[in-house]
Amino acid sequence: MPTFAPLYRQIRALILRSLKDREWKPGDMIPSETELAARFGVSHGTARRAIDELAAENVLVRRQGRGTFVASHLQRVNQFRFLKLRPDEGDLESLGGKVLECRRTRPTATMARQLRLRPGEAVILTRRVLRFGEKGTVLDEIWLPAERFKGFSAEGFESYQGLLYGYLEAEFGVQMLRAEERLKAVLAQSEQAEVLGVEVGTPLLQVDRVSFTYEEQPVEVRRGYYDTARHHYFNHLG
Amino acid sequence: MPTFAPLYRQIRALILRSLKDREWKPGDMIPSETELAARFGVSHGTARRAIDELAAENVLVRRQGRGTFVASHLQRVNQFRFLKLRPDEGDLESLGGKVLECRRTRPTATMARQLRLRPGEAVILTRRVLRFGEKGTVLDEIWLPAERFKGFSAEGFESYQGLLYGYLEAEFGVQMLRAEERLKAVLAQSEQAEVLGVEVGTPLLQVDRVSFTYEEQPVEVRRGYYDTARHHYFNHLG
DNA sequence: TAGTGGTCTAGACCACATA
DNA sequence: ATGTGGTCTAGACCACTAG
Repeated sequence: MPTFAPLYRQIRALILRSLKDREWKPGDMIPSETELAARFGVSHGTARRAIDELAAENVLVRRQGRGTFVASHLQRVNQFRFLKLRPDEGDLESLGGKVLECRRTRPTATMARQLRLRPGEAVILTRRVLRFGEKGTVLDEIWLPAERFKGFSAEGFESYQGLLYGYLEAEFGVQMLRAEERLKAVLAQSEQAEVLGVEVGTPLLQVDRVSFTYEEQPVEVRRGYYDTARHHYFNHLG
Repeated sequence: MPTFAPLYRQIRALILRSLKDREWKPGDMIPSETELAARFGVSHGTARRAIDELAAENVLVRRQGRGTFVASHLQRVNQFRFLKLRPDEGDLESLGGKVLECRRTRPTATMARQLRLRPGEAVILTRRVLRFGEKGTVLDEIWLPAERFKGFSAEGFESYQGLLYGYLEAEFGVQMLRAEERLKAVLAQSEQAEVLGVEVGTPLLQVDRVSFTYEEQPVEVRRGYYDTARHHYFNHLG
């Protein structure tokens, strides 16, 4: 058998394919290592190594004695995986979200490129504010490709407690896997100031995110404005 | 508390010990997998797994056909591992650093706690500006425990082209392994504005870093002010 | 008790770099 | 040609979870 990649990478690709094709859905248990090894005609160790990589990337979750599961954004542990904002002091307060606006619109050129939209394809713009404890601390502007998310609504979004990726996963079968963020410091304009309850000219953290699903397909562009008076963006450098 | 750790974790700890004790120094080749397996009385696979983990953490670097090496901050590839600032457009410009100030002083209470200083222990404060291309883009204030870095000087620092971790590694035998950063948006005060060549009140990204060497020992506290007019802080969310 | 993931071994062979 | 890391196998046994 001619091979261009190590066996365990080919197996990894086959598993990813089954995940993308939704043979196994978020929350599901996938076949045991022994079964997968038999299915793909490789040794236990090779199947295991493929799973190892996917577990390291948070695509799969292993639970000793129980099985290996497809990661889900609806699981508690994953709900804050992509929110790097933390209070300066104390634990994470309860989080509340409110949708301000949700409408169809035309993308900017940059956005169309980032989302790899076809010419003329529309986007859904959603604006929402997140409260950390008392005050609004984050204002998000979220753009999604309209065709892939037909039926997206403020009501649906809010029914998932503002967990966008949970909503996308459960209702549209789209799993967000990774994201890139670009941060700048900016001054609050009247729009942001009003919503966040701060003065115009307050320094805000502007967070531009592009997120991706299987096969490096972009699914979301987001701009967040974070009030960092009592919170900070935490990052770990390895 | 698990009393028993897997063998490969114990081997990993033994290798880390040898690294901390400088049996193998940055840039050195460590013994081959076969030799290590023999030395520790385990199989090839187990020694390999220990090395795998350390390579994943960027403590060791594997090079097929050549050997396994101790990572060094003086290697090209590692020089920007901890600088997340990038130009909005174009490639990384040439980087120039200039030390503005370097003196002994007393730590604040917070800093003393973060660096785990003994009561009365002094710190070295270094202020330096980094130019990305033309303009100063980063102002760093760096605090180091004075006792561990006796002989630290602006001249020494600059002779390493402003590569702090290269200087610390080569002259003081201290290897920085990981860091934590906390980001906020702030307004430029006159101090920062002057050095960075911006107006007072310009929004700046304030980056607070604590960095660690072996055994989670903190070695540096740093506050950076980043001008994000033409640059951004890039982060990858897995 | 049965089934799952987790560890460890011993050995074969491949891919790559250097002399 | 030699020595290094990289892959793959087959099988044994351990640790954990659930019925």
